[in-house]
Amino acid sequence: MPKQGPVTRPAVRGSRSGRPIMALLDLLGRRWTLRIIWELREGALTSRALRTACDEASPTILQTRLTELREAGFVELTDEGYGLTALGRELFQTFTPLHRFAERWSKRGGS
Amino acid sequence: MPKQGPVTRPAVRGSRSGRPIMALLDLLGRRWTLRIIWELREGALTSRALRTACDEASPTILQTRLTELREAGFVELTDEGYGLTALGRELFQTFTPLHRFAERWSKRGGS
DNA sequence: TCCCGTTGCTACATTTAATGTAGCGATACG
DNA sequence: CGTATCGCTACATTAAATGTAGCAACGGGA
Repeated sequence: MPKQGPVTRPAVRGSRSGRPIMALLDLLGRRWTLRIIWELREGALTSRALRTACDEASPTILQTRLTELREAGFVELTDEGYGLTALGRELFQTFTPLHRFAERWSKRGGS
Repeated sequence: MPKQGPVTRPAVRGSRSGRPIMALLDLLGRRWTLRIIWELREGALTSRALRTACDEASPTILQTRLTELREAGFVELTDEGYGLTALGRELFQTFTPLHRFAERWSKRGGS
């Protein structure tokens, strides 16, 4: 049984451990972030179309998330609307196994 | 437009569409969920060791997430502490490309 | 037995994040 | 001009997360 070490840093959102995966997990772990990337998978959407796709999530938070995603380089705003960048599409690719997993998971009666 | 009642809340939001990926994205999109799975990747941790690993996140929310993850069948509590189930390890496997992506992402100056 | 440390877990007041509704300025089309 | 959309914001309300404290239960020692 591991013992408790001394307390480290409270740390703001996402760990300062220098591990990029932490920053990424933190970013993706914010509400609607994963969903937004998912909804943009097939092409750009206007902000309002995206909102419709996201079950009418509030524009406030969508705007916040879109800004974060743009700063992270995953999403860009073009004259087609909001779309995934090349990097964003790469990120989406990593979701593919997740999608397949979700199908299997749902058949096992996980809540 | 269907809306959730103010009182009840499904164990997993976003499942109205019947698409399991939505339920999964919603579950994983709650704060600390991704992180918890990540921290358990190498073996079980006691609740307090997990808390330490998660930058001293509040026990309240960790307990909430752990309960959700247990209900989803991803985490179990054994005499070793909290650990990933077989299903949970399967889920973690889908993170692997994410990890590699995070490394590349951090080198490209995202954010 | 009593004491001590650890376990999983909860109470609760405070702070932060998200929601829901409304509406802004800019742009485009008639 | 009117009116429709666009991206985006204000703001009051509500939900979620934080931080601190502490509980009951179990397991050694002494």
